[in-house]
Amino acid sequence: MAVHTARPSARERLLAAADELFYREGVHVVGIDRVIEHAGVAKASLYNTFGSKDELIRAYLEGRHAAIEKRVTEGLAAYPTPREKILGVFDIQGARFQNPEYRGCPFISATAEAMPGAGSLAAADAYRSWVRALFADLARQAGAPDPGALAQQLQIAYDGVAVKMRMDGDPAADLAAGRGLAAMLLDAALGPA
Amino acid sequence: MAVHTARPSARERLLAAADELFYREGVHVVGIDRVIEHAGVAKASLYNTFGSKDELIRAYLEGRHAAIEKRVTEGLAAYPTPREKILGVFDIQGARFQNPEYRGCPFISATAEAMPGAGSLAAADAYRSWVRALFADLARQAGAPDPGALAQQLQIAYDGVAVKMRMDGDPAADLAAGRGLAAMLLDAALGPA
DNA sequence: GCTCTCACAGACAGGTCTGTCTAGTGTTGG
DNA sequence: CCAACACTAGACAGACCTGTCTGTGAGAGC
Repeated sequence: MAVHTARPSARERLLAAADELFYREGVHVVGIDRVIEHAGVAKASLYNTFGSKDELIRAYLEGRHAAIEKRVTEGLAAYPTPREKILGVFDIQGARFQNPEYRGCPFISATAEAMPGAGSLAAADAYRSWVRALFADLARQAGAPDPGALAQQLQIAYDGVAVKMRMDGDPAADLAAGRGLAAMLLDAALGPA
Repeated sequence: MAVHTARPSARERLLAAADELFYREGVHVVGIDRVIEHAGVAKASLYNTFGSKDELIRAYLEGRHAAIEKRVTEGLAAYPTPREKILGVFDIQGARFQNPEYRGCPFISATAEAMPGAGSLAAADAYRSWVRALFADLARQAGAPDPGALAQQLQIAYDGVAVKMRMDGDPAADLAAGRGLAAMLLDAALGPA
């Protein structure tokens, strides 16, 4: 590997540019030309590396998935019990609402107008399965009688608060509402804390 | 008014075509040419009537808003108490999940990649305010201590179930999960029924 | 030195997009 | 009969889209 001033590879710069532009403005609105210009990369490099815009979008979403999974997994280590970890997921994700760059869930936005077979749909499915499995696993550890059903409801709260935050944009109120919703679900499924 | 075979006006045919195509495939994906072809209308008629695609999108969403408001308002008459009316909103909207043409909330989809100032954003704001006011009004009638806060949480469940249904697509389970979530919120805010 | 790989720069093709404009048609009311 | 009106048909402009292609240059390994 290069020892001095290692300029990021074309692939890395493309992913960074795609992440920024696709998330801020949307995968349909942003064209290839803007991505390569922002990345300082030749068009041929994009097509050699990813093959198509659809694959670039998929890679962008997979990167988002990996970043969220890492942030949540590492953040949850600070919460002692399964029950607190579930609420912790809302806290960790809700902390992002304060960021004025927050634009809602990238998977919901990118797949809102996806055609059947689009790469964004596969990436979103994988992400949503991970969220559901995380909630179900924690619910099982917390002793929920039906961890799968509780996970479904937690995911509804998880999606709903992201949508509400994007469209209505009241960080403190939306985080509190989502967290409160999750707490009520836990009280109902597990008994009051 | 015409007595026989009154062919719908260009405006009506445009709105019908826009409603079908925009909802099924998305407002960004569907171009003007496809709308006018499907409506059997000249391009000039579209621009004389609506002025721009953005205004057509706004009119499409306003039509959706009016239809939902009518369906929900009329449907709620059958529910006796405010508490049952709140659950009724989920039942009435959830009934649409059975329809294989269901594609999620049109406002979430249309605004997912909207640029600031787009007509879709204004239409979505109006729609969301109506939903929130409806929930808040029913919550107040039901005796909730903080109707506004309860309405926010009900809206999170309302949005979340639409997203989950669009992306995961399990009509019976998603309706049950959303309705159960709303019922828990009511139990927590008002005491068990 | 020499080749091989990677990446840059940018022209180009072929298509689609929104929006404008001209010109013609049919109906209706006076 | 005729003028107003709403609509149709479609060419056109200008921009943008994705994806392909050619040619150039810089650095690494032999």
